[in-house]
Amino acid sequence: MKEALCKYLREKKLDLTEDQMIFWFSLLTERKIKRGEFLLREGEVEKRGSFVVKGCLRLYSIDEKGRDHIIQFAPENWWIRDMESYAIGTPSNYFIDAVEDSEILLMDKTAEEKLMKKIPSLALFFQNLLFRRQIASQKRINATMSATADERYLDFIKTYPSLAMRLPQHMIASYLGITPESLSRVRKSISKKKN
Amino acid sequence: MKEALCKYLREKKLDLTEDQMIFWFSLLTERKIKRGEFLLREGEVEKRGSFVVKGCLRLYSIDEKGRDHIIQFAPENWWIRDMESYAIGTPSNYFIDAVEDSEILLMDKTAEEKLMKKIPSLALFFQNLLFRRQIASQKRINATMSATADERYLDFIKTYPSLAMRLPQHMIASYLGITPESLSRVRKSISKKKN
DNA sequence: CGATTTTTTGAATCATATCAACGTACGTGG
DNA sequence: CCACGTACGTTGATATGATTCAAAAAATCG
Repeated sequence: MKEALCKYLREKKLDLTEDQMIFWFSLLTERKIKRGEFLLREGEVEKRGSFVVKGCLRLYSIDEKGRDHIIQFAPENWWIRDMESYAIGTPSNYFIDAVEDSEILLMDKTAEEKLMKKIPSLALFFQNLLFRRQIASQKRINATMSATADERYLDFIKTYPSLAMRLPQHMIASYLGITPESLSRVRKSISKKKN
Repeated sequence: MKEALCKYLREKKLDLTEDQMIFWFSLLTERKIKRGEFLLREGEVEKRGSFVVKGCLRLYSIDEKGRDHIIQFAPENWWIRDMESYAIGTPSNYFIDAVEDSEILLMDKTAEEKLMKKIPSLALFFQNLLFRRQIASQKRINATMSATADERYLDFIKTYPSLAMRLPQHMIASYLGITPESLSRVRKSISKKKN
C-alpha cells in the first residue's frame, strides 16, 4: 500500500532518499475502511491525518436540522483531517467517513512532528499543500457568494470530473450547499440547454 | 510605524533578536494609503503582502453583474494579499483597497524569501498564520452552507465586534454574501426580537 | 428478486434579491 | 462653518431561486 505514496511523491517531484522513505513509512499505519465507516465523529479530538491510497473519504458537518454539509472530499492522493481539532486539540465539529471502501495511511501527530523535524523538505511540501488548500477555499467562498447553483455545479464537474462520475448526486449537492432536489433540477435544466 | 509590528510580535510571543528585527525592518516599506486607494486591481499580479498598522483594507472580487464580494477584511495587525496571484504569479481576480485611511508595511516576495531563509522561526510563525486562516475559511464555508443570514450576521458581530462598529453596513453585507437591503432587514428583525 | 437507497417530479412555501423611492448622514469645497 | 451633493441606510412591493414535503420512478445492493 505504501508504494502508492511513493508514486504520489514522485509525481509531486518530491525527491526523498531511500532512508527517508523508510523512516516515513515506519511512522505510518495502513488501514482499510469500509464504505460508511467513520474515522472521526463530532465531539472526538482529531489526532491524525489520513492519506487516501484508494477510495474516497469525506469531511462534513451535520447541522441542527440534521442536514449534512460536505466540506471536503478526499479521493486518491489526497490528505484529509479536521485541521481545527488537530491543531488546537478541541473536540471536532465534523465527521469523517468513507464514501467508498477505501485504503488509507494514517499519520499521527507525534509522527508528523518527528517527520517534519527530520526531513525539512517534507515540511515545505506540506506547507505548499496547505497553501493550495487555502487558495481553493478562498475560491470556494467567492464562488458561493458570486455564482448561482448552476454555475457552481458546472464548475464542480469541470474541476473534478472523475469525482462527479463516482459520487452519488446527493453528496455533490451537499458539497455545493444545495438540496439533492435542487441539484436534480439544475441537472435537468442544464441537459435541456445542451439539446 | 515599525514599532507597531514590534508590539504585534511581542503580543504573539514571537521573540526575535534585535538584529533579526533590524534585518526584517530593512526589508519592509512603509506606506500610507487613503480611503478608496487601491493596492491591487483585477488583472495585476500580486507581488507583495501588507501588514496593516492602522486602518483597514479589504480583499474582494467584482462579479459580471457588478456586485462586489468581500473575501477578507484586514484591520490592524492583519496581513493581507491575494495569495493565489502571489504564489502562482497569475493575474489576480481580486481587488485590494483601503476601507479607511491606513498605514501599512509592505513586504515583497524576494524580501519574504530572504527573511524565511534567514529566520526559520518566522517561517514557522507565518505557517501558523496560514493554518489559522485555513481553519477560519473552512468555518466560513460551513457557515454559508448551514446558517441563515441572521445567524451569520450575529456570528460576525460576535466574532469581530470592533469591525462591526467601524465598517459601513453594505460592506458587512458584502462579506456575508447578502445584499445591503437584506442586511438592513436582518438588523431590523433582530432588534425587534431583543425588545 | 425484493428491499433499500437514490433520483426525479410536483406543488406550496420561504428566504433573499431586485427595483424603486425616500430619508438621512457625511465630507468637502466655498 | 454652512450648504450642497453624494453615498448610505431603510422601506415597500414584487420577483426569483431554492427549500420543503410528499410521492413516484429508477437504480443499486445483498
